[in-house]
Amino acid sequence: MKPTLPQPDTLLPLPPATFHILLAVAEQDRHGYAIIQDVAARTNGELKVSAGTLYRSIQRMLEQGLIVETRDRPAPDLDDERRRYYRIKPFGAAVARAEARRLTQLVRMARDRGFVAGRA
Amino acid sequence: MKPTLPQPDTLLPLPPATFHILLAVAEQDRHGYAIIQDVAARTNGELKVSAGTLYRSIQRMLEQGLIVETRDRPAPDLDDERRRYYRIKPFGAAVARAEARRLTQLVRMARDRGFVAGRA
DNA sequence: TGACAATATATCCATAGTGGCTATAATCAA
DNA sequence: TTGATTATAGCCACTATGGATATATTGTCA
Repeated sequence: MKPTLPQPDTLLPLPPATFHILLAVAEQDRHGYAIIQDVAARTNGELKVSAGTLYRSIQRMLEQGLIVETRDRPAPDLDDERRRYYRIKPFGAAVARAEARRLTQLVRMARDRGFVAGRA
Repeated sequence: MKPTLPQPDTLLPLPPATFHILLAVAEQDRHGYAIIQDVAARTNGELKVSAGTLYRSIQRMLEQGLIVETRDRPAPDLDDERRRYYRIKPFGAAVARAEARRLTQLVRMARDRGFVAGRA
């Protein structure tokens, strides 16, 4: 028997690193090191997820059922045996949607108080 | 000499409680207990800032120059001697704008990956 | 009046998430 | 073959947080 998945909301608010990892693997399967680089690139170098945080977060996310390690590998000439590739699971996507909703509401509150430049 | 204020960006990302406290005191001067209630009301009871977190956060925010304690009190018949009222400072507003910008970018990333319902 | 809930601030302890450092090892470029 | 980069992983210290506790005042209501 698979363990029953909890309601996505019970995991909120997500640790920031976890949300960024979900965004990274949502785009495509990625290995750990590539996730670090993706987050840094997406945030223009403002957020650098440290190796310690990354691998502990991945451990937790595997246990929570947000992601899985895949056996799919890129073509051998592009591969690196050391890598471990991760893929987002439907539950992980559901949790990401829930967190995105929470963040959207937060931005709305900030906008209501005049803290967001641009459209009202 | 007033201490030189740091660049708002160096305080990012803000601890979640700190951002919520800034939103609460941005609307109007508020005392600690009222801040707890405001956050709970705004989030429909989803986020309850604990007393421990609140008063420690306020201490830190005073030291960082984000807020000040005001001597302005409500009319005596509406007042309660025990209360300590806080007001957002211009620097606090600048930090709130910086954090709001960061959160907005985060929501945009989530939207790009299809995690946000509603407008594309 | 007396009892009890709600208000209000504050401190203490345990836990979770994080960064930075270190370890280990394979891969790649000079 | 030397050294930088890639890649995963564990360790230690720090910060933010929740929950419990302490203390005291204010409000309600029987």
